[in-house]
Amino acid sequence: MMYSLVRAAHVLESRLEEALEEVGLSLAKFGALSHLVKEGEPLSLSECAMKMTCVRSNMTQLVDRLEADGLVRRVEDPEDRRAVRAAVTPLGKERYAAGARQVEKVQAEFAKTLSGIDHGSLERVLSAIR
Amino acid sequence: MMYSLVRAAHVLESRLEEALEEVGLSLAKFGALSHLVKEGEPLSLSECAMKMTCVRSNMTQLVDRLEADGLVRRVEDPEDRRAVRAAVTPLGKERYAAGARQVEKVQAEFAKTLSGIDHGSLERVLSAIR
DNA sequence: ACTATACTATTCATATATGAATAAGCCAGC
DNA sequence: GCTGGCTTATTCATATATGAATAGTATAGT
Repeated sequence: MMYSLVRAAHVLESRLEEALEEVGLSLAKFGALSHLVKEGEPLSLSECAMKMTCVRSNMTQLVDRLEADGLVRRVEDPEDRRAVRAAVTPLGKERYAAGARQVEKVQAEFAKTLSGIDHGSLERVLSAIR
Repeated sequence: MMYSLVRAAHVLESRLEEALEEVGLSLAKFGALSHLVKEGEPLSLSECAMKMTCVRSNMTQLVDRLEADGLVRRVEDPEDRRAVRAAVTPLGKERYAAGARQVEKVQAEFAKTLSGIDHGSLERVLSAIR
């Protein structure tokens, strides 16, 4: 059962990756953009890493790739000269919106699979795993 | 809900990785050993890759690392000179057994989380995701 | 028997992730 | 104001994963 859950999650991730690839994004890139867009202002890489629950060195690399794609810009923080903030570019915002539409499709598909299931108890079980 | 499921699976994977690390294994290495041990005889890398649902180049690297750990040996296939088979060493069998005990602990822990849940319907949902 | 095709594993480039080590900047307490 | 101890991002080594390109081997169809 534990393996079923892990396997199912991998399948969902693959579907998300596949859907996002159509608009030139990966799940990791979409995740980062999504936090940045929702925040509405540049976030330091540490803050990004915390929101994505990953280590900072991972965020350094991810922002490198996002910057190479022109979706994000590194801006210096005048308040703290150690910090580097990631700012979404206009292209990044567009790309995020396109990604969000793709994710919604996968989510709608997933919702069908869940038909006839007690959402409350499933949610309780899943959120108990931490 | 989709994100909850993916998140929960990541948590479970982390727990498995952590438990396996105590005996010097990763989840990937344990997975490969487990297929090899269950099969009872050397498997070609292609067969391994199929069982683990990954690409062959990944298996090449994983077997490199397993071989470096002394858990697996590459043996040539007399029937097909293209093929390379992975054979578990005695150390590999021991390590697998130790890993299996660690995994059982995590599984027992997980079973508690599932108490009061309709296992049948959960299993149906999860297996519908493919 | 030969050839075209398909399959074997490997190598390479790349993406994602971690954790250790490093350099630069901040700040509390003296 | 200095120093020692944090935090910041980055770099490096490594593990895991994919997919393209390659070399060697097998095999079916002629």
